Amino acid sequence: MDDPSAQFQHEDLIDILWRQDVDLGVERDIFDGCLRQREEETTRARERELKRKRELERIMQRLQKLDKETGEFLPSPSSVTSQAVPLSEALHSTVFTPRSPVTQNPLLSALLFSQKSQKPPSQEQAFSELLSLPDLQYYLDVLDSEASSLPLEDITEICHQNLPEPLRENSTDALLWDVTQTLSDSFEVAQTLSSIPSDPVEILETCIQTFSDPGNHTPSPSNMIYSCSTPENQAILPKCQINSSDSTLSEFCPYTINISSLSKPEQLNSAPQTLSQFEERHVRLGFDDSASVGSMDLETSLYAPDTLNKGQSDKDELESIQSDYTDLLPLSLQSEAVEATLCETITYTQHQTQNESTPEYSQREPQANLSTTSGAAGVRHVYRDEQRAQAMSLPLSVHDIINLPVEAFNEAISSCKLNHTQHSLIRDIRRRGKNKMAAQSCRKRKMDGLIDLEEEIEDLKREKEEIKEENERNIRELHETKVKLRKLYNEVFRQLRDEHGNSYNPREYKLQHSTDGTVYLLPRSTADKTNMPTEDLPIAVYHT
DNA sequence: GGTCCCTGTCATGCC
DNA sequence: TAGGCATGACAGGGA
Repeated sequence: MDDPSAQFQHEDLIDILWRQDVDLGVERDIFDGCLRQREEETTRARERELKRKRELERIMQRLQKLDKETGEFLPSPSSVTSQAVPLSEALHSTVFTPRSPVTQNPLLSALLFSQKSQKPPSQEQAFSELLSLPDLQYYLDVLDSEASSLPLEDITEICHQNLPEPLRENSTDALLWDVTQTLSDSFEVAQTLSSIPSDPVEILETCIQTFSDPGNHTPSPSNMIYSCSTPENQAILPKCQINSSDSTLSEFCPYTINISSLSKPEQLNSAPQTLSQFEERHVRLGFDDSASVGSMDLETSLYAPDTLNKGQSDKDELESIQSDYTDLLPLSLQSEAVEATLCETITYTQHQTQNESTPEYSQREPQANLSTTSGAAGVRHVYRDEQRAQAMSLPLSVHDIINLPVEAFNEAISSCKLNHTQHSLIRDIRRRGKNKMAAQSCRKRKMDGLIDLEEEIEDLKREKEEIKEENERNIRELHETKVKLRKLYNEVFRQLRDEHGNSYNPREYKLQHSTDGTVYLLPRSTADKTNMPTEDLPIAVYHT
């Protein structure tokens, strides 16, 4: 590190890692804030560690079991089992308990328990996947067991500080942080809502201020969702509007809130009633029906039952594709993949205008399935590779994968431990990207060559026309010259006289000039025989 | 439904 | 030898 170049490389690596986080949608200030907050919570957690150690050990035994052969943390049987449980059962078994803070929180309850028909299917499926994560299972367990007797800060702290180190230190903590903050924000919203007056407009404004406070850098449920989307996906935020009679509210609130669901604030304070009534009057945050029911790409489809129901074969293929990727990932990467998928589920629905055929996504049959389309489809292709990169948690953006120099690229991928699938994918993306650019330049050269050949053909045609015109002009000039010569010949012959003053007969004599300009009068018979003037025959009659 | 055009991808050879 | 480039061929999708 004393070497300046080494320090520079170290900083470069840090920047590369930052760019990776930015690619995953995590802003630097948020990340720094998370780190600071985690450090503070770590300090506080150590103070309480002895107090809670016994209870947490019990929870940890429920959650994780260390595989002594591989060194990996494996989900507990209960967690594994819960992954296969349907959404309703999973919710009831993990969250939906009488004293659960989730059910005691009307807004969170509405988010998690609204009816299928009133919630975007992809959203529900995404929550199903999210809730089935071991990390979240653990969190919900903690909530279930402790939240009723502990303040919110302690709940968050427990979830952050008492997870196993590999999970906490891994990239999984980004997801855990999201989930924790999501639930924490829901508590805060619930606390806010519990104290609001009966005026529905004030209720709505309170919600808006809670969720859209620009000065609040703490990730909220919605802004955490959008923060992990790409910048271009964040551009869709303004499209989300409030389903309210007051359309002006949509100008400053990016979240979709059905104001009718807030028409009776007392419902928010009575959990049993609130749950059922929120099922009828759904509260939706960050989702737009029109977008949600629109077409979806692969990851979107993975969490959209209506899409999956199109055909069992499609569903099976999607599941197999998903397992192809995620099954090969470590737990943390799986969590990130699901996180990225969840974000894309939410954001990409607005980006897609067509229901992309999912078989294209298969990598098992690249020749048949990796083909893409023209025009906007080219953009979709890049977008699909971006999806792949995000789904596989690749450390580089597609642009960097394709355009980085070989040394930088190799250094980047070697600095990050990639599994075989990730390595193959990143190589494929780079190869395809390079070849795509090569094909584009090749076709451009070919087109340029054709254009050059066409221009050359036109030039040759023009040159041919010019030569043809010149030839015709020369022929005309030659003819005119011959006419003039004939006239001159006749004129000269007419003026010639012999020694007796008689004119020469043109049938017996003719004029012939030599190269030196001398003109000879020759008898036709002699001139025809010799074709050359001689000293005897010629009669010099005229000098030019 | 056939055809043309565009584009991505693969295979192959060359550097 | 690996990687990139160039290019023909093929296939899919849109017009």
